[in-house]
Amino acid sequence: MDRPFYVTTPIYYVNDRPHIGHAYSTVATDVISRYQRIRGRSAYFMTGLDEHGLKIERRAKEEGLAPQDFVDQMAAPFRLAWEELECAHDGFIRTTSQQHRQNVQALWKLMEANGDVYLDDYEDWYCVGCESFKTEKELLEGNLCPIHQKPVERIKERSYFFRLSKYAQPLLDHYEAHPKFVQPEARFNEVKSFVREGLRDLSISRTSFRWGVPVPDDPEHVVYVWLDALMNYVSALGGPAEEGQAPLYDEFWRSAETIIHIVGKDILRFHAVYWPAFLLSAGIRLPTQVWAHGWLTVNGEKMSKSLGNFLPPGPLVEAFGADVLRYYFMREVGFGQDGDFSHRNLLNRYNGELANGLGNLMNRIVASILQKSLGGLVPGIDLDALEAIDRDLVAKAEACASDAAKHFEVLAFHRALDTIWDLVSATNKYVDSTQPWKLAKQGDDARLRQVCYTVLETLRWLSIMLFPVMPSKCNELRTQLGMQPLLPTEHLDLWPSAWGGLRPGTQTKAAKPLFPRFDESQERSILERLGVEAAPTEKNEVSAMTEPDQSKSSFIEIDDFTKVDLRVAVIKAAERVEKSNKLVRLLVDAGEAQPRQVLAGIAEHYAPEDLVGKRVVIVANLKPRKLMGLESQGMVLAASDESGLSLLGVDKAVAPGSRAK
RNA sequence: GGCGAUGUAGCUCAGGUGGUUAGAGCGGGCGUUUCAUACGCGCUAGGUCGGUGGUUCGAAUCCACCCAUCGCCA
Repeated sequence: MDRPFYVTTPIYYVNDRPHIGHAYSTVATDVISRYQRIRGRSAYFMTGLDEHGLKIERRAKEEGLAPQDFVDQMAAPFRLAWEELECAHDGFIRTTSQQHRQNVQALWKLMEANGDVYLDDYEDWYCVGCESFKTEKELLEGNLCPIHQKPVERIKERSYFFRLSKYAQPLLDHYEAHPKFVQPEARFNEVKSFVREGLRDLSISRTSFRWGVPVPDDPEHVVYVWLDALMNYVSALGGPAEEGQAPLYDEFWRSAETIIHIVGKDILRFHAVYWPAFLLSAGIRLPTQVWAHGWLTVNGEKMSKSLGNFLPPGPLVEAFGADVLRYYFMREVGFGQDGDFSHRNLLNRYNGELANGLGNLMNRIVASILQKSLGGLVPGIDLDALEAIDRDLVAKAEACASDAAKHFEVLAFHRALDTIWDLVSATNKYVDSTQPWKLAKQGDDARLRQVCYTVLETLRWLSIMLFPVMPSKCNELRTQLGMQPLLPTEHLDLWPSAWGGLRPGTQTKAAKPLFPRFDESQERSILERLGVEAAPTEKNEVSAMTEPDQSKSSFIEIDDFTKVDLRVAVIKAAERVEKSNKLVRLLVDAGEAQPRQVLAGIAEHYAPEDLVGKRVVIVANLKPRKLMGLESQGMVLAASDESGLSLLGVDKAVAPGSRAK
């Protein structure tokens, strides 16, 4: 149950700066390791950087730096990004480290000793961008690399080869014996069909550049960057090594129960074919699984250098916080499928699921009902005396915990979150049905305590189940519940299973909403700050289609503005709307035969009697709408900030009905 | 060209081994509550389940072909 678990991200090529593609892989890996840890398992999370290769050598030269100085510089933003995103890796490997270089050579020797390495001539087209040779057929017209669209170079060199051809059958046997070796299944099929067609021996050394690991006993040659890079998973743990020589390697590779490589689908072949073949040759055990996740597009567009839309995670973390971004990554797309990172969707999920769903649930119970009626103390109740509706919620929570765990186990994060949100939603329903605020008014203390306890305990369960995805927010939630932060401990399974863990008499600490809602103007300013164009409304989309080449600016035309009929109106009468905290019912003179009825959400800022006689600005052609059963024929304009709300007026007494333009 | 996948409500997607009125979330519409972050709750979408033709008493679910999109390989 708690044998060691090892999970890795790819090591990222330091030629790029970190973007949300990197962030997505790393966050997923962090979620996996956090999940394993709260289950009490011993987990090790490895990430790092791939720092060798011709491309790096050239880039460094362009920058006028020694390669090592260049990669040192490029490494920092990655470390920072993972810190910002709360990705708590245990190890961080750089392929330029001395230990790694030695271990790559050790692996080489093992493969060589097994008779799988030989020297031969190699001549073909070479793409620097890919760091790999291309066959004639693959090239585009004009000898361009099909991936980089750049000219390839004719390279002839003496090269060491790995007898990959020898391993086609052993690999197929391994695939057969381990039907989950590659996930998702569709990707596994691709891998199998690739191997079934036969494998050519692989060139595994270069003499055309220096920036790499020298081949043992033949330093003219540098080890092929992919062999170098793949080796990181083992070398980072100190392997290969004799038993007892490298404790991490012994625990998390040699005797690990599970070893999962999280990779992007673009590098699957290296991980599912070459890497296991190297390991077979070296006599090292294979990982248990290679998981290929999909690609994220950005607002529907492919991320690419030419579009310049690589999205760095930093500004997003600043705008939304790490946990929200993590939540969105894990919630929005099925792991293994391609998906879209859309600012609009992120905001929608934030407001809809985090603010309205979970945050508000927390707030209505802890900050409001419990505070007002029970002094903020967790009530003590008899768990055996619960009513049917309470027991239903308990059963729901139990089913949820069980299902969510199953989903986490197989890395179906979106399903886990979907399941957990069923519980959030059921709990909101429960609060509506039991109406604790009425129980308080009626003085039904016993029942009130039962209801509050049931909700609080559900929140405690949620604080654990969501912890892998949103560690900070979950600890904030727990703080509000009066609990300690969750502390993963080896051999201690913290996953919720027994109802009633929340101790009666605990003093809760109501605080600010966990996920404050963004109103429209906040959303706009966030998008603006991130340099994202406001999401087009459906109407704009239609017109953009019929007039394809409209300027993409966020300016509007004068016609757009004149569609809005703004008029000065005088408030003739004002009264609070019964049973509403915010609404005021106004009768205004907008220069028409009859006064209009307009509802305004300003009761918290203006006393009705102070409003009469004021000149305000209304939107006169707004579609009438019913609020609290009363029709509002327009909208009163006001501006607000943290300090309050202020009505828009005119600075001279212009006639009612005058148009503002 | 070879192999494979996908095509279900406006959007994103669920729907092992064929069987009552095809589901969810979001958005839209309507209603309702006031404990709460203008929040929650309830109701509501009448969708040729890509198309055609089969198997079957009966198919979104099996088979064939076609169309579209995508992936891997060449």
